[in-house]
Amino acid sequence: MKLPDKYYHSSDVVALSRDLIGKYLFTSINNEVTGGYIVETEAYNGIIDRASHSFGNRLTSRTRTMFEQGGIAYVYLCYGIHEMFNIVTSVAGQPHAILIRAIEPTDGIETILTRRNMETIKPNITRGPGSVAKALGISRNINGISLQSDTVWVEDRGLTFTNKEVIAAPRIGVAYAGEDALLPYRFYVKGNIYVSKPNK
DNA sequence: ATACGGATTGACT
DNA sequence: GTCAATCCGTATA
Repeated sequence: MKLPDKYYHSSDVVALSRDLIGKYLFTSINNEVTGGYIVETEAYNGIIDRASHSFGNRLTSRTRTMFEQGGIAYVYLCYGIHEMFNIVTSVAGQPHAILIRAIEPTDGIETILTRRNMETIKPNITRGPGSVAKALGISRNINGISLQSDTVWVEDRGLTFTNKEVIAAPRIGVAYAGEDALLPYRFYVKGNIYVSKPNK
């Protein structure tokens, strides 16, 4: 059921970002399985992408994870508050990553509600990358872990969306990247309530 | 050693 | 719509 390791070894991180829409992301933390299907992603295209941490081949203690072979998690802290969950792709030495920005929750709803301090499901429970990580119990201590592990993984359950239902648009929050901020590297399911706005 | 600011969210007007 | 929260990676010295 898990996507095989080789799935993540493609050098086309943008195509993979599109393909991950509709795939199921799960975590098992303290024996509690939570997850749902991906409805929003963003591609970060390695050393030539000004929006990427790895732009200009920047290899540091933080970005080291991105330089490993695809098929592992890259988790970092943003704004001192929010954990961001990414999937590393491509081969070792080519630092590609895909940010998971939103999922539609399907499994472990009670646990997700507890982690999010909510009593009922609202759209913002897994809307936005910081919210996804919190809902799934993801933190920096799973940085670098394999997606073949039983802690975090992705499954294909046969759910698909047509190209008409999936929008390609510029990424969010990367204005510092100059003209690279205009690249259509963000993918989302049109109209899905869990997608961070705009979602039309 | 120090300064700057970010792949954001949620509370509040 | 505005804005505070909050830590660490990164650049500069």
